[in-house]
Amino acid sequence: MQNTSYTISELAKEFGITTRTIRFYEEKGLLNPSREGGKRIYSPADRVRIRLILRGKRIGMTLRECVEVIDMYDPANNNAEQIHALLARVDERRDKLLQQKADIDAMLAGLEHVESLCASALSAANESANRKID
Amino acid sequence: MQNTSYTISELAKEFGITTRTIRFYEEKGLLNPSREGGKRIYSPADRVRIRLILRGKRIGMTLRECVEVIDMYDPANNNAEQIHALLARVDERRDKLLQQKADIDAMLAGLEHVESLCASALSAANESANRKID
DNA sequence: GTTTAGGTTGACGTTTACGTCAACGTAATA
DNA sequence: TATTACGTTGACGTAAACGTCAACCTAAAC
Repeated sequence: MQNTSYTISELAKEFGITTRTIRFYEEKGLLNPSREGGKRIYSPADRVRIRLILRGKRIGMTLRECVEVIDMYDPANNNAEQIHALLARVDERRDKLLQQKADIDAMLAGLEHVESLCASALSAANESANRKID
Repeated sequence: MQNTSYTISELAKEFGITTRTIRFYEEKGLLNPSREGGKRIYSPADRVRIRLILRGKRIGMTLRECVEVIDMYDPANNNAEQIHALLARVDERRDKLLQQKADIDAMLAGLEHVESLCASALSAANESANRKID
């Protein structure tokens, strides 16, 4: 059983964010660290939550959406009705993620195209330079 | 040669955004429609730009980043130095896009996991219900 | 003992991406 | 001709996600 814990500045440094940001996430209810005296003590679970938050943010999710997704992972769902509601939200989120993947692929294809244009432009310039040298 | 043009409200309706948003994009230099009297007239090229902007936004890009990417598509680059600079930006952007794809895949895997948990929970509930019926 | 390195809570400022009026012009339509 | 639909330019408001002080506490090191 791991009993590691982290200070706020340790996590800030690890994830490349500020302590203000971490406290802000707590204000918004995304984190709920324990206290030792006045100071916040972060558990490995808190650390995972931060990792999930940052992952969500990288793909453009709002903090509210991040909580929504993170909350899906928690098994706080009892009856069948709630589970079906959860499954519906899972489906919605998957649709959005698949749309995003399609957008990314389209953009990657665009970049490929730009690269090939650049390559032609450069080789043309080289040939021209070579003719000057010859 | 297509000579289609669009009014601001046509495009707004087509893309599900407001005219205010389109005008805002112009303010920020993302669009530059021609005018007919006082009124804005949008070309097919403008329409494509809007499509690209919205694609960028869906994957969390800022408007500034959207312009940056859209500008890559324009062949306004002359000398080899500029082309190399462009290629460097292309590489940067691709790295970000690949990171985002990885994030999305990780999140999709998480959703799969949630779904399987839900499935087990539901089948367990069904068995329990069946026992009551039997 | 006091300086230093970390932590705390406000409170206000800032950027982005628009929303929401207001006040006005114009063109077609009843 | 008056209304309706659509367009225009400000100007101000707003939500999200922090940044940036200030003023304070506290434990360890010099």
